[in-house]
Amino acid sequence: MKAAANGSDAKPNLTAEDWARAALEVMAAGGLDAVAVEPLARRLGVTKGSFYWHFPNREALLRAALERWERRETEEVLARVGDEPDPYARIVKVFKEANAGYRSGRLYLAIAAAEDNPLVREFVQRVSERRMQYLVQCYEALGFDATRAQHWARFAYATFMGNLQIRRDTPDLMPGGAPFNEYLKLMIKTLIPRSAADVTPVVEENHPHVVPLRRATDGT
Amino acid sequence: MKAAANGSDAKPNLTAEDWARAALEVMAAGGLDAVAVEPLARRLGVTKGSFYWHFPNREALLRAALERWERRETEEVLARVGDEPDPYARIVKVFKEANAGYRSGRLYLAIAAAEDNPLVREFVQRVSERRMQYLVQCYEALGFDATRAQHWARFAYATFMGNLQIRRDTPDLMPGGAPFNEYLKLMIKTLIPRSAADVTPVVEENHPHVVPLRRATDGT
DNA sequence: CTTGAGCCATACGCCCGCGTATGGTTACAT
DNA sequence: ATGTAACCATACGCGGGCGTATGGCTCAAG
Repeated sequence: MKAAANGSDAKPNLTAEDWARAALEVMAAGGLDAVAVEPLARRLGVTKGSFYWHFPNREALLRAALERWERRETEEVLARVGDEPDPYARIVKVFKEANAGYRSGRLYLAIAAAEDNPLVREFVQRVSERRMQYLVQCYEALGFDATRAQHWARFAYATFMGNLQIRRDTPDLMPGGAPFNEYLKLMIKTLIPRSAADVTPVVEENHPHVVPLRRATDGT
Repeated sequence: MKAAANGSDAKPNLTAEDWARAALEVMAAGGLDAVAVEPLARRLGVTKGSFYWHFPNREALLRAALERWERRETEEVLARVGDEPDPYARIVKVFKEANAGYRSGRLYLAIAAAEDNPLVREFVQRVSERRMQYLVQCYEALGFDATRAQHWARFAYATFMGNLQIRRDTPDLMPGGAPFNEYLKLMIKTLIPRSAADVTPVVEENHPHVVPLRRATDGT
């Protein structure tokens, strides 16, 4: 039986991976419901006959697409950060890279929007938790205790996610070029203290013009 | 022709508002595509016959629902902040209130997820820009210049939106109770400096912590 | 009592996506 | 050359949502 030689030849034959890739493409553009067999087949220049040869049903395609997404997502993160040893530089790097590209983020938003689908929810949860876990480790490497690292990681991750949302919903409110770099610098400076000592409330002697910040949160 | 006396009586008769409200409910749960005429009719205990009496087609329902959403959304914001004169307290208030409730945010995420629909996109853009504009004014009232206020407002808004997303996608990563209050406190402390002097690089001497406090609401 | 407007039910045709059945075409092996 | 497996096309039935046509019920006005 010889594995199908699905090289990059000029063979018009499709593979399951091709379908999964196409599924992710249309999903990024039109959401989960856009992943329909017949439209996808048209898009790929074939008919359903092809699809139901590679997959038993639509859900199998969904699963394949989500697996491809999860795989490439984690690979990407690891590729981004590389082997940066300094935790500060590591966070800066991952934050900048994450805010630079939009394709990946847009895809996440599209997938996460279908959280009612239990299959989707499962994948989104794993990917999201993995990202957060990574960030938490980074902040712990900066000297934060577990709780504070959790808070800062969540804070940074939320900011990143919100930026994605803003880019999608109101792109005119998200600057590009130099202003964006200024914005990025502000976020980095704010979200990534050089060490835990910079932010932990030092009750005794504190640095010059830091306002004590009255208790703003009262319990319910 | 006599206007329909659609009072709040115990009349089992449905009104267009009832349909719009129901549309928003299912939209929060199942996204835009969940707003289907027949399922909605079943949910309301009637049939399509009723729907096509109140609306010419599905798009009209969408529009009505979105208008209701936009209206209540802006009302809600104004109601939240009340007449708080201090800009610092104002931001704190709106940020805390916004992060407290989840229903409203979940609805936003569901609606914004259907940004491919031009009608939806129009409403989402307006609502989102209005929120941002309000935040920008708050930060300007804190003493920031236009550019910096923009940056901080976007920063804060992104964080808020990201928190929503995290709550939806990975609720176990978003704490509740005391830890959440700690988290909130951290964000507020970080995102809302008491005055611009605390964060702007002091190029020339500036006044201590004086808040200019100029009116934040200007009519168009 | 009759009329008419408001409100809804029923029934129909249409489109479109899912899944299946089945047949056709290409390529490779023997 | 012939069988076989990979790959795809064609055709069908089904479900379900949209929109329309039309008829029934209710209540208030006259």
